Amino acid sequence: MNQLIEHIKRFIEIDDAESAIILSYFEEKSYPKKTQLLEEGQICTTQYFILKGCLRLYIINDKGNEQTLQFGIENWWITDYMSLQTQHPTHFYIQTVENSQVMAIRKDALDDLLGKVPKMERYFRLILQKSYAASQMRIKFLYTQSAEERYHHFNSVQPEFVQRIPQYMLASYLDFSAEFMSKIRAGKV
Amino acid sequence: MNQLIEHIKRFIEIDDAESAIILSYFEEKSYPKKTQLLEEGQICTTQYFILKGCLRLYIINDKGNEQTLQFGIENWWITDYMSLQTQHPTHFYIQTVENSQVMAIRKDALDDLLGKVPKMERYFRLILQKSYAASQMRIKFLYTQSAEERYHHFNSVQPEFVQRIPQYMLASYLDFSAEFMSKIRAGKV
DNA sequence: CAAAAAACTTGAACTAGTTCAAGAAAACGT
DNA sequence: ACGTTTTCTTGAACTAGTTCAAGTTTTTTG
Repeated sequence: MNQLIEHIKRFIEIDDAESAIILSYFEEKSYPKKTQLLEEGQICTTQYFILKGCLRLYIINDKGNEQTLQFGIENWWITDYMSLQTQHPTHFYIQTVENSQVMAIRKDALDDLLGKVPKMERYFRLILQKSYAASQMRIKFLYTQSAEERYHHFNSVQPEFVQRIPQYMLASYLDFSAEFMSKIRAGKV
Repeated sequence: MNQLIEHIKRFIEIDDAESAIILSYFEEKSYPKKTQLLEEGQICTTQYFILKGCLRLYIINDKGNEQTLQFGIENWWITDYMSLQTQHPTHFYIQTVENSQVMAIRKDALDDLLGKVPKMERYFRLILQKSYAASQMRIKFLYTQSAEERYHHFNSVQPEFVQRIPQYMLASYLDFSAEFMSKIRAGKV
């Protein structure tokens, strides 16, 4: 069975007919590593469900450095919800970190789908509630832990993921410099 | 008309019968300033829609200082979504910053309501999408702006709100010390 | 309105994390 | 397998923001 349908069934009940309708609104796509799916200044039109691989959402700061704000892996959704919602130009970049496979759905297709299969409102509500809850916790950690604590905490919660991505990307996600990451890892802090 | 119903009507269409059903699941409450609605270690059971006043969600850090993670004012929802979802003990405190009036709905009541009026799934999806979008932007600002920039930015976007709350609470929300806030305001930075 | 409590200010000493620059090690494409 | 690119490391100098302690101002309350 399709991996997205499996994921949806973890949250709501759908039958085969509904599954087929749902899938008809999505496009399955594969992208090589480092493919840009969204760039600053564009209008975000698409939401991605990750089947395989890893994507990230990042910005380029004043000094020209990339700062990763979010990672997405298997069975996570990723998009710039602000630009998607307002249809204003985005401040973000979305890029594949590994060769990746996604199910993509465009904003207008999603609107149609929600009209056809209103149950999906519930699925997305639950997804967003989970994401927002995670985001509240993320802010908690950013506010209370030191750089070193954030690193050790992340490492203990997501050890396999740490192996998958360049350290400098993780450093920027945890909001410290790549050099400082090196020093933490070497125990020189 | 009830302020919550008005707010819901900004997102979905509901008739008078539905409005009445919806309201029957809520309890309208008034709390004086500094009332604790949630404390660390408790299980979060309730979601609040703010009619009047101001609430905040905060933590107490290792040094025993309060750090505000979120403010809520008129027409915003506030709760600890993680504890609400998992029914595990919360890490957070929720407190009224001003004398406040809220519409409170308990987790089980919300589940019933969503069964009775499935349209409300859409309302909450849209609310959560807005909240999550705001949270993505919040993290962007935290990652790219200096303390001083965060203060000036917040001040330019929410000037009236800055007048309503103690500066030390705003300082902790913007993730710097009350003393540093003083220095920014005095232009001594 | 007086007293107490809450909020704000100031300066000096400090520190967690940054920046820069250069070199070393891995990973990758052909 | 070799050269190129990407990623990681190291140390020295620096800085944005913290901490502490004490004093001042503002707000609240009986």
